[in-house]
Amino acid sequence: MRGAAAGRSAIRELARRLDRAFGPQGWWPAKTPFEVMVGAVLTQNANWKNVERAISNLEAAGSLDPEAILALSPGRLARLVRPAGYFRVKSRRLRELCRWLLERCGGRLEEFGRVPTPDLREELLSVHGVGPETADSILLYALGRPVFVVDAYTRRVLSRHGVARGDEPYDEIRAEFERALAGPGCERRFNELHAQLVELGKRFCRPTPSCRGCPLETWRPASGR
DNA sequence: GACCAGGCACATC
DNA sequence: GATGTGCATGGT
Repeated sequence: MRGAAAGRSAIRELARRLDRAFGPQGWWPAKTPFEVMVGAVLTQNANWKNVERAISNLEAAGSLDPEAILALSPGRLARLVRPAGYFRVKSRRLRELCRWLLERCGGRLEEFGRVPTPDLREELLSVHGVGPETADSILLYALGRPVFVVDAYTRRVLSRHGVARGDEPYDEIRAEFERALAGPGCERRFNELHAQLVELGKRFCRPTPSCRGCPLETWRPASGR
């Protein structure tokens, strides 16, 4: 990151502008916290539309809970999640996550209530197939913990607007956002800002940029020096 | 037909 | 610690 104080004030300004431009996004689109967890695995490097198809398949099969997923044969589970891509890998990751959930809390997420967020994060990261972004999506969107989710869009936006290089370590970027937006009810801000960054990324801040009409079209945060 | 999408694990240097 | 590669579908 660039100068820390300048970085944090740039992040706050970014949040203000995106909130003004896009408003509340209503993430995560799921009926239950467990469905959020499933979506977090299935969306790894995948288009969300394809993830929705896979989740619909699971729902239609009556398999949108941990026991039911583990009761499916590996081949059957792989066929159900096929539209989300990497289906062999992802079906295995889903099973790992379900196995952990059942062992850890019998599938009752409320039992995580007392576990400190950093400890829960470490536990999630120890599950095969759960990396930083998946763990943080689960913590924020399924469990309501104050954790900022860094994704490829976040890095691209930071890089395009000179807030950071964009290739900094995951936890460095996450910590900077969390410090910038810390405070009571900050999980709400983390939730909206991440969703708004994705919206910005999909519509404007694409690999080949289409900046016409972008709410950040002329935004160049001050260097702070 | 190439490129892209709400990553992660693993091998190698 | 950095960099490269396999994993795979469906939309643009």
